[in-house]
Amino acid sequence: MHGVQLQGVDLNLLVALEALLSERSVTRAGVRLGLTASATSHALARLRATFGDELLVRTRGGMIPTARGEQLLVPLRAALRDVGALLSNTARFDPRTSRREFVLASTDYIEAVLLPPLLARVSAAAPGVQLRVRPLELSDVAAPLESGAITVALGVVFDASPGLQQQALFSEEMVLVCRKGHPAVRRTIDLATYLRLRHVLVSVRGGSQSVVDDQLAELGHARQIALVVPHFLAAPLIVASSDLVLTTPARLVRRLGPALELRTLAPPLAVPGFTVRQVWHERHQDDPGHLWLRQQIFAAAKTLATSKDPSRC
DNA sequence: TCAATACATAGGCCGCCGGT
DNA sequence: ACCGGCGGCCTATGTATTGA
Repeated sequence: MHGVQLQGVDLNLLVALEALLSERSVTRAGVRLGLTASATSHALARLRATFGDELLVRTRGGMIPTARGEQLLVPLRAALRDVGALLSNTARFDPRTSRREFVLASTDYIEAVLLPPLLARVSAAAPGVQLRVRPLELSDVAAPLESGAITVALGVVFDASPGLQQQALFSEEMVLVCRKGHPAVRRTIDLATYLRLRHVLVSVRGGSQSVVDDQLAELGHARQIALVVPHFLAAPLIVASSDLVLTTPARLVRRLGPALELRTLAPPLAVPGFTVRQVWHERHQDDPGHLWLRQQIFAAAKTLATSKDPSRC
């Protein structure tokens, strides 16, 4: 805020100014405001003091705005419309005309799976709306969600934080992939073979353990991890051109498998699946725009859940 | 005729002050 | 230290009047 302190200024004066500039008459502006001409004139006097400008001058043809007054009218109306929307908390969100930007935080796996159906829905219903995806910083997702820097976070595990709301979107299973023609892999794979192979591990947080390794440890086994990468999408590319294998979300493989000449198999151990959730801050629970976006995300995820085509190689 | 001004009134805010 | 009443001050709005 520059120059003017808002405290000490009666913002209702701006309503009077809008009426005065529109009506170009103190009397008619007063009628419109529900005030007497006198009160309106006093209001005009206060406005003149505030703006340091006559705003309206008396001529033979009636009251006409000064250049300053003329120039104030458009931004003034915009400001009053905004304040009105602010107060009427029915501040509507109209997808057809909105040019709003929404920020999602997610992993590249979720981008690859969820963005295609989400973008299709959003583009159709809200052509002016822009989506922006940022990397999911799991360490601190609550603060940007609260501030609005991130509209919605998409992910699997979130640390409990007061004020955060979440909703399950879709479940995912893990599959094993290797390149077609891999010398050690046939149609199915047993645990012994699995343990002999060298693995790619995708670790968003940078650790070197996954649920697969936990599971193996319980059975008294360990696998050899040859490569740890932080992105889901790079891993299948690497697997396609090496003898490394990868245990990864099934939907990702379904999207990339055909193009990459990958073979998909069931893992030889019970690898638990996971559920992708959307998380938001309760502060934005009733924001019509946020609400609309969350509905779009939920609906887009629904289209994933129903397309459960069998994954073959 | 209509805006501007002078004066009057009402009501809110706030600090002072006395009582507990 | 806290509470409540009182009065001064300020602002908004009104009526009456002036004056272009």
